[in-house]
Amino acid sequence: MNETAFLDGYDPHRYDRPSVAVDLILASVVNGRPAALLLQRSKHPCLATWSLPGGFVGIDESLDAAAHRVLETKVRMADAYIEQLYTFGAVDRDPRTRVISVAYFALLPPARFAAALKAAPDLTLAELIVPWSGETGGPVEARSQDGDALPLAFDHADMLGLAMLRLRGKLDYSDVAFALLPELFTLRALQDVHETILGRSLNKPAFRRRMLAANTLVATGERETGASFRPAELFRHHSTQE
Amino acid sequence: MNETAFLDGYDPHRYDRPSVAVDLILASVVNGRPAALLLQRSKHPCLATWSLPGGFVGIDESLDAAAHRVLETKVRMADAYIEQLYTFGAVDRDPRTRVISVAYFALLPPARFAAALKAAPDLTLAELIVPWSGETGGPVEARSQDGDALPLAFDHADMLGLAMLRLRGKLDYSDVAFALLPELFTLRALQDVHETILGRSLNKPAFRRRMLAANTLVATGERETGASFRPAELFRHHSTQE
DNA sequence: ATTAGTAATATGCCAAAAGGATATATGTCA
DNA sequence: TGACATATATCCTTTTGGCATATTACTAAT
Repeated sequence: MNETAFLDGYDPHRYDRPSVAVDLILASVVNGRPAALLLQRSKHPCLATWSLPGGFVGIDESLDAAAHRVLETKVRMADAYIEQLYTFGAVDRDPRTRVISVAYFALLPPARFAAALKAAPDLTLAELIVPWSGETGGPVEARSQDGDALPLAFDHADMLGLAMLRLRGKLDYSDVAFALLPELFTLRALQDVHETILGRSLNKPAFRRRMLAANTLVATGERETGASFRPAELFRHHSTQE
Repeated sequence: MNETAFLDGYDPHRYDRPSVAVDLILASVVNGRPAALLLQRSKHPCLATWSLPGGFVGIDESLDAAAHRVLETKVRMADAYIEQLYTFGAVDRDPRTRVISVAYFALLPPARFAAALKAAPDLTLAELIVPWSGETGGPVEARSQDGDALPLAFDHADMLGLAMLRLRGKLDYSDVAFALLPELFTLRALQDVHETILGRSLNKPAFRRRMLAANTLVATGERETGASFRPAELFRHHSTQE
């Protein structure tokens, strides 16, 4: 029996199959820093480290459906901008058993982020420290609001790092920035989101021009309130789906 | 028992687990058209339709390793530029049983493409027809060299379409174009690859300027042979990994 | 040999886009 | 009413890309 015949006759049911899970990167921009929601593990392995909310994929459940189920049950959130990121399949990424994990990321405006923290009290708000610049990529570090390091479980530092890299790459040709903002926002807030994701500051007039030229912002005529100086105009986003 | 406790107590071994496979998109540019290598299925389901080379992921094998194994055993090729594309997990994508497939794509220069066709005679060269423009995305169609339609198995038309979309997106900030060219190539050949992937023609002087300005091409001083007119200079690519 | 033909290569010009500095406008608050 | 802070507008410079055209280098035929 040659190799081809062997592979053609391969019956997956006769062999062990890996478990398949989804992990959710719940990302936002809080106080001018990238942030994510984490859970502290209460069991071995990686006891007491922080991990992404996740769950196993049911046999009659699509990957996307599994990601949405985790969003609903573990984060108690109806829906969000959600997108598949990458599939992590190293043999030893989970010391217990073979688990292949499909990472998804969801982008949330700060208000929904805060609501999730209230609805699911076991969630922790983590600031993400991105120790690389540009399109280098690599793992990121997580810190609590108090500045304490939050060690990450499994390969979740890589997952978060890849999510940050993907966000950077998609920033200027997709709607990801708007998914991180409330319905109404100022141009300054939009620029803050861009600067946070890119990890560098941007020229203000050039940024304004670029955004307004894209024809995806609609001015509301309303202005922000509570500012102790000239309030900025509030804009709304509409995707130009032609 | 509440939902959280249920999920925490979830033991994947007590439940059916999906099979996990990898499928390989072997892409190249042949005669100014995007092309891929396909296998005609000899069994149900999707009997006699064309499919991507693939295989199941072993329990002690990483996803990347499985992709390379398929490349070696089914395409008889030692190595290539290979990259994970996307994971397809619709419940009914395979009518037999639940199979989650991680799609990879490999980029090959035409010469290695031809060598693969010789080494693995069950492979078929298919031209890809991309029926959408820009970054729209969607499935693509496959045709034989004679122009006959090659119906694609499972969701492989979507996989190929996503690969084409990914190639378009990565074209101007990565080395994908060079992975589709031989060691030595002319600027015209490089431009042809770009035009094929983008599906539109490009301005020649502007393209030259852009490529030479990127500082990733090294002129060899040698010239192409066999042309019945002024032969173009041959270049080599070196990635600027700083 | 000479010349036509073809495509590579080089150059110059123009318009559009982007960066950056500065000026002006408009709100809050003392 | 005026100081102040930030939004918004304008100007200028640099860069980038499209496009046209000229020049070069090779083949092939007369």
